[in-house]
Amino acid sequence: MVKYKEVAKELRKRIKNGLYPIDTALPDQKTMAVEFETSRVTIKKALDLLSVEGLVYTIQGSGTYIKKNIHQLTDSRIRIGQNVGLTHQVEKKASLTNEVLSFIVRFPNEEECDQLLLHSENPVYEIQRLRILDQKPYSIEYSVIPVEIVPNITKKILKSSVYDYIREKLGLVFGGNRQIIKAAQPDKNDQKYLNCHETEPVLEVIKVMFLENGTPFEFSKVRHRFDMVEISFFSGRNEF
Amino acid sequence: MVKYKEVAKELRKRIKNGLYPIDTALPDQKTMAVEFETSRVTIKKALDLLSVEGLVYTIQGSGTYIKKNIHQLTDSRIRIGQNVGLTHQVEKKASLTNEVLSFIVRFPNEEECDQLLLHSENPVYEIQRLRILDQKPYSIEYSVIPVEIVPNITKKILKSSVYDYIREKLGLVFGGNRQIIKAAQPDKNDQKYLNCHETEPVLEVIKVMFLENGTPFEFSKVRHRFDMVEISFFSGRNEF
DNA sequence: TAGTGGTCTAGACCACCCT
DNA sequence: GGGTGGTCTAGACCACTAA
Repeated sequence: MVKYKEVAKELRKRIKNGLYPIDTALPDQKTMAVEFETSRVTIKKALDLLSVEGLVYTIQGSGTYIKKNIHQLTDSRIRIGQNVGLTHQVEKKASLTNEVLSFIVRFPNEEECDQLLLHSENPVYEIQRLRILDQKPYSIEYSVIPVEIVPNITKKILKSSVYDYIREKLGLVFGGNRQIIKAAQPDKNDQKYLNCHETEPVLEVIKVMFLENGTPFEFSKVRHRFDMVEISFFSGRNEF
Repeated sequence: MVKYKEVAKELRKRIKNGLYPIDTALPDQKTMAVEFETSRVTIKKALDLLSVEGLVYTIQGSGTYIKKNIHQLTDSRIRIGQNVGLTHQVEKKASLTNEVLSFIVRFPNEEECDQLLLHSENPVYEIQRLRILDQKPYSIEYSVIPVEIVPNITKKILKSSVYDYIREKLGLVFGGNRQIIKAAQPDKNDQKYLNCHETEPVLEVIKVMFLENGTPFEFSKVRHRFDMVEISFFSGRNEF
């Protein structure tokens, strides 16, 4: 693990544990450089990471500050943060559960081979899950994952978090993703599982996830009820 | 202008002009450092910028390469790139025009004061525009801009590009933005201007744009026809 | 194994904030 | 003017790719 990521990790932990009072500046870069026995440039790189993740912002000549909770403003929708490095950060609301609708192994089709850089003989998992919040289904997910890269998936894993399994049990490191977002009319499954009326649209997100080394490990399509999910993100540096 | 941004600007120009053959590596960082009379770290920072913008990707131990056209894949929808630093990059399609539905000056309401960091006495422009592609309206935009920051807007400017005006005529530099994306049912205006049937949803994007120094200069809501616009973006470094 | 990108350092200078 | 972040340099070492 490189140094600036380790520093970022430690700072992330401290912020989460509330070790730094909100609305006050973090220690200045020079001080932190001494504490972490590194150079100021490395501290800066770590802070840049946290800034992209939306945890902190810096004001030149003043200091680095912890962001007040960006998420949860007024709306009761679930808000999915985007520029959030590795953690897929659905807000911890009351009772989030997954129902597994279907879980099979098969060979990939042409598009899947394309997106996941596979041969047609490499088997993949095909997973359909329903996301449920307080008894109310809000998203349906179709996910395709190569068996070779993410082996030994079980129903139990599907009921909690595949991403946690990949990171924590397999020790793989996420690298990034590519996404396409659109609005769509409800199809049969949306009507059946998400209780969408004909006039109630879905927010569709198609995503390819990559490991740190660039290997794609998941090709997924998620359809969200329009009134329960929205996506927020920011690009740029500061206190936006 | 700082050095790494200048280098990035020059490289951007060269890439656009096709000075570097596609599918071949760019000159290596050390060579470029000599050419631009700077250090390798600075070159790296410039390349990082271009990477975030989706223009190039790098492979450690191999080189830096120009990306093939990410946009325009199969779909006939307009695809709006997101991680595209400063240029709002709608694809240059046949005939894109703007129709100005309404253009007035007024005082801001509470939410607008909040988002744009204004006093309620600072006047704002309120702009409604219709985006049209080949005679077909595809998006309706509601935009609020402080008069103080972006003075002298005219109908002529609205017919082309406000962003171009801000950048080129006023010489302001964009810094970033914050966005929220959701799917929504069509409202009266969507039905009227975008010809949305009751069952044809819209993709709604609420956005706050910032200048480089962190000043917000636009608060906007755009509603896109579901079958004509989608949003794509990538996070992470490489050749995704 | 040579070439290339990724990270890191120590020190420097500048721009900006705040008092 | 003192404190703080932003940028830059020159040189070093490591990790990865490609031959």
